[in-house]
Amino acid sequence: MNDKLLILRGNLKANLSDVAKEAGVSAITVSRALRHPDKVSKKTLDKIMSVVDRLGYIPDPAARALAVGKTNVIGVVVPSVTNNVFSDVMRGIFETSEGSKWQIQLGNSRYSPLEEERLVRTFLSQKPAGLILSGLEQSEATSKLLMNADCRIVQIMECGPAPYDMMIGFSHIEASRVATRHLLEKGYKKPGYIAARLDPRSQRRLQGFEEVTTAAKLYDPARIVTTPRPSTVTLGCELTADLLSKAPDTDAILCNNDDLALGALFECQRRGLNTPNEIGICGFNDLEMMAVANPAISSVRTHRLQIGQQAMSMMDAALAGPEPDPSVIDVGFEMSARESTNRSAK
Amino acid sequence: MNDKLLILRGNLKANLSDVAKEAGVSAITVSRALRHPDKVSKKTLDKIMSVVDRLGYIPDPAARALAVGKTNVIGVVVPSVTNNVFSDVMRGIFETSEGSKWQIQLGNSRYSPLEEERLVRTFLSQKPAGLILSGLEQSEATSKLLMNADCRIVQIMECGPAPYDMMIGFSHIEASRVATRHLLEKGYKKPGYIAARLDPRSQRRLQGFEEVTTAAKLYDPARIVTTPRPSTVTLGCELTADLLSKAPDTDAILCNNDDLALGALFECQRRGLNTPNEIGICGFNDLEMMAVANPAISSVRTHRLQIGQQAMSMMDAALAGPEPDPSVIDVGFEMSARESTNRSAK
DNA sequence: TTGTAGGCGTTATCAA
DNA sequence: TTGATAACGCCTACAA
Repeated sequence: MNDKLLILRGNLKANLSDVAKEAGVSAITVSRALRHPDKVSKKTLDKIMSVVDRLGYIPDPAARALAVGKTNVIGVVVPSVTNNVFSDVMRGIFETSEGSKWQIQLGNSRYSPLEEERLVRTFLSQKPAGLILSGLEQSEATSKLLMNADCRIVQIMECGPAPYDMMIGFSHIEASRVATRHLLEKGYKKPGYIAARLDPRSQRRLQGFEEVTTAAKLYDPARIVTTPRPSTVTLGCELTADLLSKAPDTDAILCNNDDLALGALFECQRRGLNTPNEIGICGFNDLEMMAVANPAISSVRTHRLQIGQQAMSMMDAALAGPEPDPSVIDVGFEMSARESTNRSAK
Repeated sequence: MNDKLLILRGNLKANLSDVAKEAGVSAITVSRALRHPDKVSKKTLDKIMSVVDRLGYIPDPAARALAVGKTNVIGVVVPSVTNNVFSDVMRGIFETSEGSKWQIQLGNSRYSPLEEERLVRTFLSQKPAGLILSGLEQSEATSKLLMNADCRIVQIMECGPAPYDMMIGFSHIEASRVATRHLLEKGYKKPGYIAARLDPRSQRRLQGFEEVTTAAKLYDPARIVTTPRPSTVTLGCELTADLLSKAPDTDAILCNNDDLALGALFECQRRGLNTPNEIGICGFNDLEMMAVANPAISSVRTHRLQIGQQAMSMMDAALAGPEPDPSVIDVGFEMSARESTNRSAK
């Protein structure tokens, strides 16, 4: 077994003491050379580095984790990997983590609080450096886990009270209030609402719509159509069809997201309803395609990429110190008013 | 330090020997009880389980990894986390892995072979149980790593010769041949092609188009517009505009993917060009929205979800034994012919 | 069916 | 600046 060094190239991987032996130093010195190069004399450092290189030594993360009681893993739990909203957030996270020492591990809770709990439990067992999760509300068990968790936490997508640790997002209810007011300002008198898969954030958006229409005395429950099914463009068509059959005089549709909005537009076109004059359409999130549809579709622009990027930056700062200064960030949103709600004067 | 058990609830986490002491057995027995319950007497098993439960014991994956030299991690490298194609594949992988012992770890190579190499290296250092990656070609260094890798490998998205291990996908060149022939059969004489971000699979699709048009003596390089930029609906509009300015008599557009196809449709509509009569449009992948556009857009249906699901099933089978039987699977594709290429007789 | 001994590769601590 | 020693928590091999 002592001919290990001879066989190294090919099969066995070198470990710390292999490197140490070859370099004529002790294992711990190699360890230091790798982690704190400044605490090792230039000469031994050079020697060690050349051996590391020659043997192709790569540290074993499991051994390190065992010794330190911590990993470089940052666990990310998203409710969906297909939803455009989260893919943008994920992209921001991945982009920003690249080049850093952090290793992103992704979990898909599929909008299930129980699955989220399972994932958090699994992640925590790995002694992660941090955890990024979506939204304000978790199951009670998950909450308890998180409050006692020995790692940094960033909640994303929403802003609200009592963060576990850090937080970045925006107010969904406020965003939908603004969109609803936009419809009213444009002169629509009978606005409807369609929504799929009512997660907590969707529900708050619906609530914003209800508030504003109620205040304007334009609230009509017959013009609200929702379904637990996951959102698609096709579903946007169907929900629009439902809405128009229940309330044919609807003159505008606020859609819970852009897929639905595109579907709504297609469905209205098929029925020969002119958008924006006969029926206004507004989406949510402002995916890039909204701007190039015919007519261009109004939407509420949300800063998904930025949320991912900054969530990761905050995490990195929190872990590397100094503490990120605002530890709760509201990135806001903007109303992107376009043709689809730009009704001619009536 | 021996009052550990007293403090357990709250701060410290129990480890194997804590459980062992409490249960009045040895650590290894607890370990066995957890992994091979049938190799432990019913009585001790019960006792152990109740203690495990009471102390909230959770095994430390790092310690296990160190002892066994393997983890439950399955590394997945995708070229993009935002591209719809890969989100569907990822969804299939996550769905299928759920409930299994495998832990998915996702890496985003952003279509960069170098980044892919870095990711593979990192994954391998974690001694994963398996690796799932996209496509046939890797950098030479990556190839070497993979060939010597001590884990199972599934290549996804494409089918081709010389898999490292397992493989599931389809023939991109054949798929685009079929789509191109479809256009010709529908009577289009001046087909063009637009493509964004030419990864190897996109290139093979372009190649299929070139082959078939050349054979039909309808090949015209002026009608091929490509860009390295990432694909979006907006870009579909732009590329279409480019194509139509370079070759205004183009009567059909084969698009490298569905985003571009939707953009192409929007652009044509904006120019008052009738689809399918003045200009045919065909996409690739058949995202659900293709079927509900106006007109419905023809596309080539690819089985992305299935690829993800089966990739994971094969991996699971390979790891749990027995070996998955065909270890290379061609899931094929289907031409979804719709209105957008259904030209009236001319 | 259960237990003992030893090791996995790294790092913290303390000493030189 | 460097090193010896002892963990970290679990598992394999062998023994009882």
